[in-house]
This record gives sequence, structure tokens and C-alpha cells, in this order.
Amino acid sequence: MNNSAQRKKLSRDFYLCDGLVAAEKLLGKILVHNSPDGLTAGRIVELEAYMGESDRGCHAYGGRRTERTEIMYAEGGHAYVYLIYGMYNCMNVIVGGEDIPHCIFLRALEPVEGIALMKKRRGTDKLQNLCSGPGKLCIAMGIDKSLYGADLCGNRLWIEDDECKPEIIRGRRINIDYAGEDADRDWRFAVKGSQFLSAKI
DNA sequence: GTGAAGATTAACT
DNA sequence: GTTAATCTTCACA
Repeated sequence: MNNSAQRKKLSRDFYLCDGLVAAEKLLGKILVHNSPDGLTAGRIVELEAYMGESDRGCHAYGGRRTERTEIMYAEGGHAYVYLIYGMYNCMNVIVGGEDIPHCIFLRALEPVEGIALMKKRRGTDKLQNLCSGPGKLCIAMGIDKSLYGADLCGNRLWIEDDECKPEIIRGRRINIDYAGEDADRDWRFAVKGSQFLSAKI
């Protein structure tokens, strides 16, 4: 990959669509975080779609609307950050219109910018190990709960399009066995052949 | 107020 | 393959 292609920040319109449509469109895009320590960016190479009230794997399943999930009911283009297992942050992109709690769970990134900073935050020099998992990418990008509800159309955290069109593969989602039959749905998307995935599909 | 579970990771055997 | 680390959130009383 090189940086010769022009990169454009995605506008609000991009996020105002169905979760599965958004998932395919977001794959291959570049997540950028302008943190106090410096700027980091990574290409989205793996993600999962969570389809709102009808999806047993989704935090908003059954119309649950709590302090934590409140941001999922806002219109698309916001960040949903939460702590899992008391140790790791996970980041989601809210998509769909107001009151439609679809979201895109980011599972892996390919480091693009600020790689030295990512290595420092992660404490490793291995490029493939920097962002190859939901918890890891949040550490590398410096994403924490202060970014809960951040507007992706703002100037702290956003997503860019460099018109890269990756080949997409799909598989079942990971580690949501409690979701019953919804756990088997092919709602995980990844860039074929990427060296930076969290697990093989 | 109390208790149980979790969209993970790293270090084990 | 299994398990510990670790704490917020949610459901219930």
C-alpha cells in the first residue's frame, strides 16, 4: 500500500444506511484518531455487523436502551466505545438513522500512520500484532471511553476513503456463543489475504 | 444494594 | 486446547 491515493473524510450520509451495507462499505476504509499524543491511522481489514434490536448478539437486542447503549440510537456516524472483561476497550461505528441501533464492531486494522506511537502504546515491534484484535486496536489507536459518543464527522476521530476496493470475504462472528442462532450468521467481514486479521475466517 | 456475565487477550499445558 | 486477569454494566430485589 502507498499513500498516493487521495483520502477524503466520510460525510454523514455514508453512515445513514443498513448495517450490512455499511459493513461492506467500511471495509478497506481508514480510521484516523487525532490524539493528544499524535495522529494514528489504520485501514479497517476486519469487522462485524451488529443489527440492532433483532440481533441477539447486539447490546441493543430486544430494544434495550440503557446508559451504555444510548448512543446506538443516535443517527449514524458516532463512535460507541465500551469496556469488555474489565480490561479492554472495544470500538464500534454507529450506522443507520436515528432510533436504528445498527453498529459496526471493528475487529482489526492495518497500521497506516503513527506506527511508532502504536508500537510504544502496545509495547511490541511486530506490525501484525499491533491492531489484530478489537482490544489491541483500541490500545494502539489510543481509543478509550473518552471517545464514547464521539462524532465521526468531527476532528478528533474520523474515517477516510482512499478509494481502495478490497476483495471481501465473510464468515460467522466470533465469541458470541450466548447469542444462539444469531451467533452463526455470516456477519463478519474481512479483506481477503490481509496479514493483519485477528483470526482466520 | 447485590450478583452474574461478558463483541478479549496473553500465558499457560 | 484451557484459564486467569479484572471491572463495568445490567437485572433483580
